[in-house]
Amino acid sequence: MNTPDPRSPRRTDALSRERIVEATIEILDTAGENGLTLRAVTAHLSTGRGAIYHHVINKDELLAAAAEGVIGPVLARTAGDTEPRAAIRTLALGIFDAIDRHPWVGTQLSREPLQPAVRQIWTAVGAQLHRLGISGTALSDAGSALVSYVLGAAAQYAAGARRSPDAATRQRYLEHLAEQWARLDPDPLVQTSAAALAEHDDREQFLAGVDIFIAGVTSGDSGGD
Amino acid sequence: MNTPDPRSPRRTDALSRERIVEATIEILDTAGENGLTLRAVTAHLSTGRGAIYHHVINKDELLAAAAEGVIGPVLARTAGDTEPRAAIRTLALGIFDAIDRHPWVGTQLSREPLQPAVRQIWTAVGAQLHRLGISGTALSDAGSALVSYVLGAAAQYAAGARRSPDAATRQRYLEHLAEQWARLDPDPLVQTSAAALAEHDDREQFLAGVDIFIAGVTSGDSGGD
DNA sequence: ACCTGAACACCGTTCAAGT
DNA sequence: ACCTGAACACCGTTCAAGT
Repeated sequence: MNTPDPRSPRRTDALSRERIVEATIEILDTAGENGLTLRAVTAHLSTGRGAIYHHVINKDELLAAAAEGVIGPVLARTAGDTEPRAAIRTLALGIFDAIDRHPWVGTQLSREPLQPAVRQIWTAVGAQLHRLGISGTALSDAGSALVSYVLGAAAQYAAGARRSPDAATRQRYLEHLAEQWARLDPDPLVQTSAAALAEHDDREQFLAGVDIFIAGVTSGDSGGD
Repeated sequence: MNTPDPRSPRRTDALSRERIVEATIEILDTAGENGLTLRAVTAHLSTGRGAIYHHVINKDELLAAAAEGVIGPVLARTAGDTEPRAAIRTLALGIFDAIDRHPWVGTQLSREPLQPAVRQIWTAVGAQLHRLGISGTALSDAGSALVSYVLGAAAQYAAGARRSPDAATRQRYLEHLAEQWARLDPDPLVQTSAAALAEHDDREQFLAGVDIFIAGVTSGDSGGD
């Protein structure tokens, strides 16, 4: 849209990788992962079934491109922050919120660690950790841990929300878990902990995890040579 | 096998939920997630296609039961440890190794947070954190963070290993990532960090992440009242 | 070059019919 | 009660034929 292109695209109407990815995101958002079929995509674009194979290798690439379409803008938006710790929080919350709005992104990111979107997250996290003064093995360890946590947690929260849209089954699950904890120990503190479990807010709990991480990374060298 | 059962199973030959789950695990291990079809399961058991629907609701329940069949014994084996920190490490490594041997378990656990296997992990982790003297909101925050990290990381390592069985594409990915990092900053320390990334051992890096977590949980109260 | 849509080789799940 | 296997309603992907 900004630079002139040698292959001037005459028809705004024509099929393109970009339009296909757009349609894919729309379908995933409205119909969910199970609703994404190539038939749905081609119907949405009112074209033939085989048409998209001229622009995309297969369904897997389509999913990876859709995830990149969601995550890319989030990373770009949070890039200009100031203090490293705050930047990491902003970054993590940005990804969390994006996955919360597009639950399928969570599944996709943790299933394919080699896809472009995950590499972008790695790069962004690595940059902030470096600004915290971490380097060498400690940097790759901390980066790996943080990326794993962010993707794993966000995917699970999103899956949990997706699976039990009524808060009822979710509540039942947490209560069952609390019961099992309470049974492990007569200590009244355990009862309190179990109760806390059932009353938490996902987003706050996610951020608390990020803070545990930052504390662990900052508090003394973790033994690296 | 140990206690007499009211419903005495005369025929060892007969179909049962247990035998179906066994066959499912075997197929997942040898043919992968994509290789698990109900046709493969029924062929393996030399029975009709509809037979398993008398013992299991659908394919999703089959996958959850298979995951529980792998994770359950791991948790039972590591239950009797002594020092809480060591117990958490043993627990985490046990899950990591199990997912490394059965990559499909990683995908399954992070996709379905409400399944029995995940609840068992939660319970085990919660017990050890409690023994560390953590309670209340701090316990549910720390538990959530640790479970998310363990499942997310293990799933991603397993997916990475599954996707690039030849170390070549994996190496290429890490080198690309290292390049991007190196470009972010002229600092020679960044170069070292990038190099460290390409030479790591998955299992060691995973354990380093667990240690970061334990450090973050232990170092001062994370602000919880 | 790009698109069409019928055809292919599969799926998970159901259900009348058997034992 | 449990099992069978044909049938149903889908899939992703391919490919000759069109423009």
